[in-house]
Amino acid sequence: MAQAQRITPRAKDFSEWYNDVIMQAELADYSPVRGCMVIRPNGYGIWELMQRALDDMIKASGHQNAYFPLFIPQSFLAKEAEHVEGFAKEVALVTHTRLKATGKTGAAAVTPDPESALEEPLVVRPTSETIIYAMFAKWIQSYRDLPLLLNQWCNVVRWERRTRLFLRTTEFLWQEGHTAHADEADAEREARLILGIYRTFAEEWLAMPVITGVKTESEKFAGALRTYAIEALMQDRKALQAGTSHNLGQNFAKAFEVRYQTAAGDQEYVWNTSWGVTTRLIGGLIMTHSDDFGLICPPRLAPVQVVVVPIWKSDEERAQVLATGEQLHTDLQGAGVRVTLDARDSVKPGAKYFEWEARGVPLRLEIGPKDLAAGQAVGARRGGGKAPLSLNGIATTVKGMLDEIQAALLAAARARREAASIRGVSKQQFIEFMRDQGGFAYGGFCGDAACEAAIKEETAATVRVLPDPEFRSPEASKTCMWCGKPSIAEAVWAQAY
RNA sequence: CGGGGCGUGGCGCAGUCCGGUAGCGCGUCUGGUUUGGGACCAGAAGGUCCCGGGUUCGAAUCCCGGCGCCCCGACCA
Repeated sequence: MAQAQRITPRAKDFSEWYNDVIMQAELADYSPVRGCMVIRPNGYGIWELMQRALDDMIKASGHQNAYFPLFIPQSFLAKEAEHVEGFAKEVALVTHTRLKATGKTGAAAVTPDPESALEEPLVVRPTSETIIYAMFAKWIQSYRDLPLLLNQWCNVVRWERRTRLFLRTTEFLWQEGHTAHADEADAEREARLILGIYRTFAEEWLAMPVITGVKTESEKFAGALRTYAIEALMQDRKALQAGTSHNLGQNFAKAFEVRYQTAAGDQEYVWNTSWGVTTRLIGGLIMTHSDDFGLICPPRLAPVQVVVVPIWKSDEERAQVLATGEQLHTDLQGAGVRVTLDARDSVKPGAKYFEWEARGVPLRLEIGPKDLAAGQAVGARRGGGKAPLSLNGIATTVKGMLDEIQAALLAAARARREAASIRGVSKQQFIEFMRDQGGFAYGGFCGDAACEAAIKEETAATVRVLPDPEFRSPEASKTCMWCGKPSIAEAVWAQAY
């Protein structure tokens, strides 16, 4: 048997490997517009499954979906000081509403019609806080209108200097939740509730273990009081911020005059939260699980969970094998399994194996004449392991295997993360760890932004989160790992995407 | 915006140093034989060599200018 060829034999580094996986799995492609991404059916299928699952969770916790405009008056963005500071450098602007034909062709064919210049330019939303809170101001009058719990699925545009497929594209798809509450405690509860949902979603659906916690001042969202995040560790030992939930305090309420009358008759500003996850999650999924043969997709998010590959020699065998294959397809589909029968006769079975492996399909069922005679199919798991499976009750068997694969992926990812984590390091160990290996380093932190900046300067590592109790070290250091001053909290450090 | 690399059929590349008929592999199409880990044979289609200028009898190749993409930094989901 020929040695299996890896899809990325020439990949020199992780980035190259990452791009190869995306291309080979047909998840996405570059678009004619720099930094924008075309999401292909295989990648979009994953996104749709994510949307469905997360949308269910968001609604189950009392939120409703709504939709707000793509365009935001430029002045809206400027109403909250930190917010405008954070986004001004990366917004796309609409300044005209018409083009004028010049009579030429090519690049000079059209020019913005000066007659159509907008009095006030519109920004293409980089996030929707401003336009949503402008509407909240209209909708909220009384404490009886609170809490207001909304979510929207949409696209946003951020003109980043440098882009990376899925991780940072000029335009990306996301879900952004926006809520208004009567008091700080309720807003805080909401921000925490969503963080928990994100964590559950990441672990149960993406099979991507995350640590939760709060961001430092320097890493928080522009305009927030506090930012909470889920942070995952990729196979190259770099961290990925996979979702954020912000307690916005009353910053936006004050900027947009979102007030309500209390039961006692007083006028109070509301407390807001906002939270989101993006198509970046697909990048996280890829970098958490895949290997040199291509994508490894957790079964619950696999657009195709099972591929049936028939094998035959004669026409007679072909007819028999295909008949069984179709039956198998019907049975699995009936059992709620996303299954494809690859009946192409111009491609040999081996070629099909590689193709579906690169696309991340978790389980392959091979059926040939020998299997028909034995009343079985050969089940091959993505990532290794082949075993004959009886055709009797195969749908149940398959569902069980998909569950096992899902669980195994999470366990493997968690084991990798823990193997790449160190606790209670000295300054010197920390420097060497970040230089030679990378990963999550837990250590005491004085809370001083200057200390944080110095660490970033010297090691390229940033505070990912000040972890929640569950993730803290049993014996957290009492002093700052860097400067030795008293520690205000344990911090998780890593080099990050 | 700095540093590095690269632009040649759909994809991946050679050819560039040293100017002389534009090539290879994969893919595609046709026909046939094949089909338990990337099939084989025969035939065929497919190219403004990133763009503009210059040098030259002659430019993918040399010179000048531009554009674009990828990677590494800074900014960020």
